Amino acid sequence: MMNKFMKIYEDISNQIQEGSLAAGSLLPSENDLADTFQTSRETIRKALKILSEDGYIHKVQGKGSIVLDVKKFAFPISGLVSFKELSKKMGHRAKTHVEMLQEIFPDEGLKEHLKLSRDDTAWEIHRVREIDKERVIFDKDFIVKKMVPGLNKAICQNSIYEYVEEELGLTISFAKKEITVETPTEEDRSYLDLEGFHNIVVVKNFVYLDDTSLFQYTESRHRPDKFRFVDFARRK
Amino acid sequence: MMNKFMKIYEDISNQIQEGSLAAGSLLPSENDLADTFQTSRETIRKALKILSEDGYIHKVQGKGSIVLDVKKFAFPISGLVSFKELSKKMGHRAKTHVEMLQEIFPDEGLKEHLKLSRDDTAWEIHRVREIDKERVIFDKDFIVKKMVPGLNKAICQNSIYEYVEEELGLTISFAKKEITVETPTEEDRSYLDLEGFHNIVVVKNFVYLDDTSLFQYTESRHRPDKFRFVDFARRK
DNA sequence: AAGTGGTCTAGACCACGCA
DNA sequence: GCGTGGTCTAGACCACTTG
Repeated sequence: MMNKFMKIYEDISNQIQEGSLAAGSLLPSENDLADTFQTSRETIRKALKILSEDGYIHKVQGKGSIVLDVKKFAFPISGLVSFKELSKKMGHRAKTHVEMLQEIFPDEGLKEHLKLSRDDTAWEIHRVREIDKERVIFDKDFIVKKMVPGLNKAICQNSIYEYVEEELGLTISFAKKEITVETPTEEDRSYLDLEGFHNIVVVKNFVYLDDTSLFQYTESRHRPDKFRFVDFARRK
Repeated sequence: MMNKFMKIYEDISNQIQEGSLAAGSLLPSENDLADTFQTSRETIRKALKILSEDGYIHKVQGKGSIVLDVKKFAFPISGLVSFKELSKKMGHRAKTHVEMLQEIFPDEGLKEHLKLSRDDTAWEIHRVREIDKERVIFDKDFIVKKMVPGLNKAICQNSIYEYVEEELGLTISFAKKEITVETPTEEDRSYLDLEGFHNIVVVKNFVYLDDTSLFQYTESRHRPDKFRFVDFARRK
């Protein structure tokens, strides 16, 4: 069963996506909504808060909640989305190749990143993402081994996130992400179709579990022409 | 006067930044905080919500709120931050040159972007940002003229945002941002120190006012080595 | 079982936009 | 002045973690 405010959120966001709530128009007032959904105003406000954060509406004091235009969709690297969720949307145009899966003794830099203690080992995973028959993304993952001892190729082929959350019962909760542009390494050139490209977009990801321990460090290396990042930002 | 929950937010975030609330430790419970701040629990929860969104804490049901490590700071292109706010942090290492300010009759593409009606004109502004004596960012702005009739070079030199909000009383409320990597144009090469660079990072920005009208379209074109984008993402 | 955060309520008052 | 959203309250019950 879903929360009440989540159901209200789903209901309204669906209406906006269908167009039965037109962009530019005003939502019913919070008091009206509280009546029609048979709930209190604070619960309505919780739903509207999320709608606003997700770019569905914009609230103006004294006026009301304006429905925004949500036609534009995009490559949603924003938030925490795994490649598997992404490739679902792309249908059969996307493929994953697991090129490497090995246990390593991490060097100092990586120990620093993963906050490893002496003797801890890590998994190093190389995966290449193919879109429309072109190898355009190279994902390089480092995971603390003791947290995921039973990792294997089939899991990497599918979704590490899924395995960790559903099989191991760990909760991935937040991540710090950093986007930079770098010069391709020999490794990049060997894995990707980089023909004439002189740069590569690097998305570094620090993934944390619910107990705030660092779980994974990932570099997702994208061919620049296939990279796109979209964000919705609010003032203050 | 500030809101109660904002004061609580400030108070706690300051304590975290100072280190008097250590990373890894637990915050007092919401009931305790409600007592010490002489307020209701919901108000405390509002403050904690923002602390969590801003990456200061992480909440776990049944356990408490864990203080996160916030030492790592970064080039905050995330959110809506103007170059002026940014350059404050950089001290005298940053400079702005206004290279162009003219009224134009927009072509079809731009009319589309700015949703201009027939006969509307726009401002086209070119600004080059210099950091440590190197010209590394080229900002190309298009603004609906009728919204900002009195624009001049001094304003562009300072901060267009500031002028629009403080002098004109308009409220900039949200933006859609898109990051891609492109091949430099002749224009880019003439404005920036691009020596051997083959790519340029383009941040396209659609800035909206409080009444949801599109106010400005901006392309911020960065030399790839000087570009960095940092984000804090939460699952779901 | 006790304590934590998560949800929900019904009501109050305030700040703002608009006619 | 009325209706809007913004803040705040005091209390209730639920879901979860930990001893």
